[in-house]
Amino acid sequence: MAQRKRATIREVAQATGLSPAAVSYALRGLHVSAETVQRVRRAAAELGYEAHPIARALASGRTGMIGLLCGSLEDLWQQSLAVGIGRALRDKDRYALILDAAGNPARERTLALQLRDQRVDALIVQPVDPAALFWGDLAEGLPIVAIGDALSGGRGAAEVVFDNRSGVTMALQYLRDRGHRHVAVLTPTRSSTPDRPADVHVIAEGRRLGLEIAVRTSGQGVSEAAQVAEEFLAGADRPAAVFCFSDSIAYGVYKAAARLGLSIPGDVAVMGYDDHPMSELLGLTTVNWDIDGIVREAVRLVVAASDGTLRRRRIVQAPALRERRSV
Amino acid sequence: MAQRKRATIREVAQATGLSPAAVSYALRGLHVSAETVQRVRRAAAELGYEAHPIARALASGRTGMIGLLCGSLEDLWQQSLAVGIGRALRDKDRYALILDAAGNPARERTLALQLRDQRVDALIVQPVDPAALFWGDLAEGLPIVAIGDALSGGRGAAEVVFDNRSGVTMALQYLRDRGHRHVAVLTPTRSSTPDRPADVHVIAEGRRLGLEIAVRTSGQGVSEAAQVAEEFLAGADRPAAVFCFSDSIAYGVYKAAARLGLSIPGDVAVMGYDDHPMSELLGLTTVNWDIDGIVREAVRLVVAASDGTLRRRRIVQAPALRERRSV
DNA sequence: GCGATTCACTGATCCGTTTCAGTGAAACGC
DNA sequence: GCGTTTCACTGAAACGGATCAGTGAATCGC
Repeated sequence: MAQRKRATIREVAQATGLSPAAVSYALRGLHVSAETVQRVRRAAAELGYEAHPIARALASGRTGMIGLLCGSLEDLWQQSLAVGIGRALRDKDRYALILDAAGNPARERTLALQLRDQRVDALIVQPVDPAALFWGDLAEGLPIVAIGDALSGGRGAAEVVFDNRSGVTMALQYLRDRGHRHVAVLTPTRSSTPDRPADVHVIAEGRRLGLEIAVRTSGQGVSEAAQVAEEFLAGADRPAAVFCFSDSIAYGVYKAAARLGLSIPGDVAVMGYDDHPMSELLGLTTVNWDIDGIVREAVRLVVAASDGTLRRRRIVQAPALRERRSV
Repeated sequence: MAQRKRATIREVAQATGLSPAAVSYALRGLHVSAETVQRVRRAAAELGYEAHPIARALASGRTGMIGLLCGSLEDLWQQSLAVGIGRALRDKDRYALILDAAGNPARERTLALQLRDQRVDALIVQPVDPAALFWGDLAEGLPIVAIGDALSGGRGAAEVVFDNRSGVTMALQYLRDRGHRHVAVLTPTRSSTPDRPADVHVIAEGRRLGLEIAVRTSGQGVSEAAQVAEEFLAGADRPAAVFCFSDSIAYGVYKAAARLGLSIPGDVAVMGYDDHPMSELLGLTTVNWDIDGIVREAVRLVVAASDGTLRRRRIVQAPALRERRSV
């Protein structure tokens, strides 16, 4: 049944005595009389005709696919985000082509280019390296919606940006209020130099608040973070608090603490960032981003962008502190 | 740059003085001399030529896309599985088109058919309803790899099945050994009647072991499970143990227990199923499936199947009990 | 040294749509 | 009543490759 040759538009044309062009128009309700539309619809249904997406894509230049390039799917919160976006896109009759940059800027670049070559109608990206130069060129020919950070040279991109400034300030302020002065920051940044705006801001903000900040790095996954955390938590200069730049990283710190027999927040306070569903269960105090809102806005923007009905647009997401038991 | 018109095969042909056909062959290393291959490669590189995937797909009938139809991406373990498969497929130069049946058999059917219509080269499915009749028809024309349960009428499908019989027995036996006789089973099954083989087996196995079994249902997500669990955990006939058919469901039970002030395993023992990364952290005793092995086998099978080089094949995955602190 | 094979490559056709430039007829304006 | 629009539809040309049936030359066997 599946392989039995499918009907083509020509057969429908033949059955209705119309030209293929007329059928094509009728099926999309263009330029034709209501009566013809009916006739074509009926014939199509009878023949079990279904437009061939590939042929349609070749002729029209539109595939109905939206590329979703995730920063790192090691990160559980980003997994949730991807799932949400995939579902929302399907509800809008688009397919999401989900790819994982795995925290690697070079891979991000490669995949972004491949996605373009695959002729996706538009791209949603949660950039690993928002400052990379190729974004500008890419955005020239492909509608892009950035999530999290704005893209450099983003004159072509719409954005759902997180107000990380507020998020970071909120978290650090909270730690300070609870009496923690000596705090380690665990970020998923690649290099050990604080090159991302967020990192720079963490340090500046920490200084403003009179905090003693040490920035550490790890991968985006739970176990990588656990390894890094175990190292510096075992040291003599154990920080009073660890501010993790994602909940996944915080889970890694929990793991490390468990292995070292450290209690949270007794021996060390932990602050997360994202608010993954599991964090409530673990009692992780964290900075919440409205994931449903992000999904909704990103999908709305990308659909509009792929339809060409979008003025460049920036949506800002505000954070909220979820006070639980880890600080 | 991105939108600048791309070179076509005909331009490469012109540049090399060959026919388009020869270029097409050369690019794939077919029927041509090594010297010509070099010449074509060079010219292609110079012109920035890159084969148009859509055109290629239309002409060849192959898209390079593998459909991945997940049972429910509410389930965190299935999220991990999907991420793993997506990554492994990309490494093999295939794109994964990931869709979520959301535990809904009707949706599963619809999406499976849509995936076929999208002309994916093959399908990986973790079936919600493995007994559904349409699988047989679908498999007729589309290579399918089933994960978890075998598909009905699966003469066309390869399978990576879980030995749930052993998994369930292992779990129940362990509960029994720990002295729990009165156990509730929380499954993500739709109907409240035990219609899935696994459920039937749970009951049979429970009886054999002298266990008192009550099967309950919930969705596949953490919060749905939490709601159901809170209900029956608050009742007078609170079971001694809850056996959850996925770790996500178990997380829901943790949540419910927390809300009710019940301690685990003091007031109620919890047994999971899957072994999601977070379970180690939570100390959830659970049944482990080798996720990397499953990914590897499924991808191997589906790639072979889409290349047409596969005899029907069944791989069986064996479970392992992870003893932690929840029972 | 001659027929049979193999090899490298060509021309044409096909895949199944969309879309552009018409075309004839009816409706319209005045 | 005549020129102009509008309408419903047609024919043919894309879209950009893959593939099939050759074709001419070189190679082979003996």
